[in-house]
Parts: sequence; C-alpha cells; structure tokens
Amino acid sequence: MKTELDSERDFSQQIAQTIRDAIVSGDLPVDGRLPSEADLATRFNVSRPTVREALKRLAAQNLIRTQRGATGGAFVNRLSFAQAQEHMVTTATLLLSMNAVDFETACEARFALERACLPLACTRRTPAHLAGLRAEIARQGTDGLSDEDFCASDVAFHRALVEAAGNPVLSWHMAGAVEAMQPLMNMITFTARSRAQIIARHTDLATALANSDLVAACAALDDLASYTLELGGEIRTQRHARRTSTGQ
Amino acid sequence: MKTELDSERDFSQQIAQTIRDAIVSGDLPVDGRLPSEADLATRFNVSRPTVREALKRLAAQNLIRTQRGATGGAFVNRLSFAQAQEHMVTTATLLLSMNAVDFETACEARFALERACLPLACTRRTPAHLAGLRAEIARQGTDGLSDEDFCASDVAFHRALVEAAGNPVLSWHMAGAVEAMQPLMNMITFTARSRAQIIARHTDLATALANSDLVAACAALDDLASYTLELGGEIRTQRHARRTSTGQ
DNA sequence: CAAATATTAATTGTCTGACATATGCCGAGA
DNA sequence: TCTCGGCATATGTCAGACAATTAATATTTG
Repeated sequence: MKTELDSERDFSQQIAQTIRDAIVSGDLPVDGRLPSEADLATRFNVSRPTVREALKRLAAQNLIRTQRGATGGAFVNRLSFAQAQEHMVTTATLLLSMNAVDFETACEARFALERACLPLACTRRTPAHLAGLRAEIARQGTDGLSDEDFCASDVAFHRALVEAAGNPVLSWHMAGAVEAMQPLMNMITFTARSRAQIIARHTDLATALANSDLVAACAALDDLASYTLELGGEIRTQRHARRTSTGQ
Repeated sequence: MKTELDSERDFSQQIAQTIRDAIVSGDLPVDGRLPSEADLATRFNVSRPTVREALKRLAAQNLIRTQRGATGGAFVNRLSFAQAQEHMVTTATLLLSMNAVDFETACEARFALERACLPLACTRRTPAHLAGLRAEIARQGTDGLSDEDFCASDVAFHRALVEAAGNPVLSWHMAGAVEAMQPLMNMITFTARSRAQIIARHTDLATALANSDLVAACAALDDLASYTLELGGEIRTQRHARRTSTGQ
C-alpha cells in the first residue's frame, strides 16, 4: 500500500483512495480489519483526525464499518445488495430531482427496464411470487387507502414483479429505477377511477405471469406505461395551469 | 434544520444525514453555500473536527465540494449524470466481485437491460449514432488489438447503442451494468475466431438499427448474448480444469 | 488618477494532546 | 469453577492552535 502523499491534494482524500483501491483489488479481504487509526496515522505520516476523515469517507460509501472497544477497529464491509440498492435509490432520486428530469423520461426508462424483466419472470415465477403480486393487488383495492400507501403498494408490486425474474443483479438495477420514481409518482392524486385502471392492469400482468404468457404480460405493461404517462401528463397540465393563473 | 443530536449514535453521521436531507429536500439549493465549519460546529454544538468528518462523508458522495480561502466553504454539488455513472460503476463492480456473482447472472442482467433499449434505439437512432457504432466495429477488426482494447471498444459499442435510445436515465442505468461487466469480460481471451463472431453480431445489430428493424436487432442481441455466455462458459471450464489439476 | 503592492479577514486543511467511552481479556477472589 | 473488577486497546469527541489559500481592502507609488 502506497504511503507517500502528494501535498498538493487533500491528504484525507488520497488516503481514502489508497484504502479503497486496496479493498477493490482484494488486497484487504472482506471482514478484514484495517490497521488502527493511530497505526494508519503513523504509516501515512499524518495526524489521527486526518486519518479519521479518510475513514469517514469510506464509511459513507459503506465500504467499511467501525467498532469501538478493545478488539474494535475498521472492518471491510461486504457490500450487500440491500445496501447497494439503498445507495442507488438515493443517488437516482437526487439525479432526477437535481437535473430536472421530466416525468416522461423517467417513466420511459423505468418501464423499458421493467419490460426487460418480463421474459425471465414469465419462465421463473414461482407460486410465492404470484401470491405476492396478488397480495399487493388486493391491498391496492382497499377502501380508504391514502395516495402514499397506494404508491408504496405499487412499488411493492413492481418490486415483486422484478424479483420474479430471479436475477439479483437485475433486481438491484430495477429497485433503483422504480423506487427513485416514487417521489414523482407521489405527486399524482389517484382518483378512484385511476386506481381501478391501474389495478386492472396489475391484475392482467399477474394473470399473464401466472399463465407464463409473455405477449399478454408485455401488453399489460405497455398499457400500464401509457396510462401512467397519461396521468403524469394531466398533472403537468394542472400544474402548468396553476402556474399560469398565479402569474408565475 | 434539526440541530439536536442523539448522543447514542455518531455525531458526524447524524450531522451528515441532516445536511443530506436538507440537500435532497431542496432546502439547500444547488451551488448554495453551507455555513462555515465553525458555524456548523456552533449550531450542532459539537467540535470542528466532528463537523469536518460529517462534511467529508458528504464529499465522498459528491454531494458537496469545498473551496479554501476568504469566500470559500462547502457548496452543494449538482449531481451530474457523469458523476453518478462513475459512482454506479464502482458500486456495481464491487457488488459483482464481493458477492461472487457468477458470469451467467451478470450476463443475463446486462443483456436483458440492453434489450430494453432496443425499441427506443430503433426509432430514435440518428446517423451520428450509427456512425459511432460502425466506428467501433471497425476498431474491433483492427489487427494486433489487445484483448483489453477489444473489450474497451466492446463497451464503447454498447454504450453507443444505449445512447441511441436517447434517454439519459436509461443510459445511466445501462452504463453501470455494461461497464461493471468489463472486469469479467477482460478475463476472456478473445481468439481471432471469437472476435470475428462478435464483430459479425455487432454488424448485424448496427444494420438492424439502421433499418429500424426491431426484430432483427433483438435477434442479433440474443445471438450475441448466447455467444457471450458460451465464451464465458469455456472460461469457467478451463479455470475449473486448472483448479482441479492443481488440486485446489 | 491609476496601477501595482501590501495588509487583512475569512475559511479550509492539518496538527497536537487530551479525555470520554466501549469492549474484550485476564487475573484475583469467592 | 465461576464471577467480578481492573487493564489494555480502540474509537468518539473536544479544545486550541497554526498553516495555507483566497478575496477584498487599504496603501503606496508612478
């Protein structure tokens, strides 16, 4: 591990980079313990606070965890799918909000990706998957369900759909795409009529999957995509109308 | 912004979370300046090193940048697609290596996602996109090209393919999937024969896109997927044979 | 008056040393 | 043998200081 630092750049950044490289290259094995902060400070010839800043950078990326006490220290994390997923969702959410990605673009990407899961889901779905889908559909038909809960169930439905494809890498990608859309979806007011429409498409999807009918599944998803776009378009129109009326 | 801290958990983590929330919620606008470290220390009633650890956590996620000097400070970064992409690639790479995702699973996910781009790419591809595809194909036929360069060109080809879909969100997702596969692909030795096979499929793909022929494009991509799997399978067999022969 | 130069103030980057706190380990005593 | 209390080690936090950088301001000079 290189311990010479370029005094032009931030020490903590260089130290973090060095350790990160050691982790990525497998030089530091998963669950392996890093030297103590005092050790690292000596090795890199910097102070402990500087080392700590470097370690916090790595902790922010879930690359290490720290533990206090006698046998404590910093340990290399196994990057779990769950953690990576969480991270991806926040990144994707920020990306959508900060770059003013419009609803149509986000929606298009999301449904395009989801369509990619259908062929696999049609062949691999288990009874458990189908039961999960139907459970969410039932939930979506509940009386008095808030818009937010309806959205949450919608996300759960699509997540279950993706899970049915039985590919963790695919699930990871999709979770980011679907969940990042949720804030945008939450802005939509779901009337009783639109809920019924969505539930109908969900039902079609579940049925198609149960029958392993790829063509029907694609049709149902396309239907859902265009209907979602339509709902989103109404929202945009309403907001535009409101903005115009207030002169902003 | 909440300034009360739970003394049970790390201060720097809570402070980072608080500021992150402020950024995500739009409370702190892009390019907005955060209070100085001394200010934050006073507000949260902690010391400056603790505040700095929090800021470094945010810097590690590209959420802020810092600048020294009189008018310096920490500023909210606009999360660009390029940055997010880079981040996603490293995360995806780590995910694949640390969780021993097998070649088949990664490959399946990658091609499934790529297939999702084809319908859009067929309708939206511009002459510039097609030229880019053909340029990479030409490069892949170059004599004396190293395996690594061949792989790089392969990545560039597929990236161009995804770009042709004209959806930045989709491109972002795909870049993570395709580039994270590169280390795995780099382990494959591409014989002259396998290169020719791949180039033939790339050519088919480019032609299908030029003709806006979705069916042909899908067929070419499926061909490429199964051939890639086949190559990967050979590698695994070879490695298994080697492992067996060395008794490991 | 204008331009070059020195001063100053604000801010991040780093260091030093210290104390608080958590936790496994080991030995002393019941 | 089992329990309990110190001890060593490690991270978490603090306080104060100095260095380095940078923009704005004051000052000097042509």
